Amino acid sequence: MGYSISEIAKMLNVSAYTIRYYDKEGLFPMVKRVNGIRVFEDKDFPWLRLLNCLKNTGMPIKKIKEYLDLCKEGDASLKDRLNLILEQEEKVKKEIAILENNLKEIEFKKAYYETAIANGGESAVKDWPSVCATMDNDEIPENKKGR
Amino acid sequence: MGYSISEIAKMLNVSAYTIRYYDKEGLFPMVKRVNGIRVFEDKDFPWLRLLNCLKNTGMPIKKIKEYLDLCKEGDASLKDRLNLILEQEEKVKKEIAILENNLKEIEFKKAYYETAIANGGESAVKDWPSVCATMDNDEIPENKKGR
DNA sequence: GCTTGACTTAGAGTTAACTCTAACTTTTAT
DNA sequence: ATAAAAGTTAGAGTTAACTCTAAGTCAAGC
Repeated sequence: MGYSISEIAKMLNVSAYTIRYYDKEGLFPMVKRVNGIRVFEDKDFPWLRLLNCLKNTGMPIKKIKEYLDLCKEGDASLKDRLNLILEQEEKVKKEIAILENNLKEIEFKKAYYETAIANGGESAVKDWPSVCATMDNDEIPENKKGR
Repeated sequence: MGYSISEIAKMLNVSAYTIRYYDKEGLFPMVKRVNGIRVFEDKDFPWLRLLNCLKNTGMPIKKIKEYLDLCKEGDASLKDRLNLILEQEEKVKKEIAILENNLKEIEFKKAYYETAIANGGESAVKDWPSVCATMDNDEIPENKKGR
């Protein structure tokens, strides 16, 4: 019913070094010790999954620690915890939007190269626009064609 | 018709230090100098946009440099350039899938906290599952309920 | 009983991507 | 003409997140 550090490392797809580092940073306050050795248990899995989720979505380790500290305060911190989750939700939605927008430009470039290769060289696509027309334009103006 | 380093920095939403760092790393081989001072031009915008795109999607600076070096080889490197773009496309698609999956768990947690707050405390949601049921499970088993 | 392998610690080293400092030059506005 | 603002360089410093080393402990198998 117990899991060693290396088993948990495999589950989270990180090294055992990384698990120890996370522990040093206070991310595993609930983990049991037997003869000084960390023993993870089934009851720790929900936290491991949420940790993985926050990590995957780019939350810094210090902020994950802050969230854990809030959890220890019980019902008094429910609003703070909700706010932290709402912030992360916004952040992830924005990041997805950015990636989807940039994916368009990458796919445009892919079509450009495929066409160039199919037609014997880049001169075959010299009239293509320099960037994907449907991409959001950020702040960088598109190069005016024909000058 | 020319743009200073600080104008370009604003466009890319980074500091002038960062632009100089990128230049040091060889990311602006096309930029003109006037009296030793960098002068960016309209013709450089397509590259600035693609650079921004590769950066936004997490390509390391060294790899962006490799891509630039390939560009200099002309038609001989078209297939290599396509491969690099295809790799990046795959990477971005995977990253979006990961974020969307983790967003589900974050939204589950949001509903959990909203319900807890609306019902006067976490004891009101003690029967909720520990994780979002529709989330892909990664490698971490869900905690068995009821023990 | 002893080797092997997994664990422990404190703390040093690495890497990527900035971020800044110091000393200096150039450009711009009064 | 001169002061302020913005540019230049080389190179040092910072930060986050690992990543590893050294020296040691502990449990299991032969």
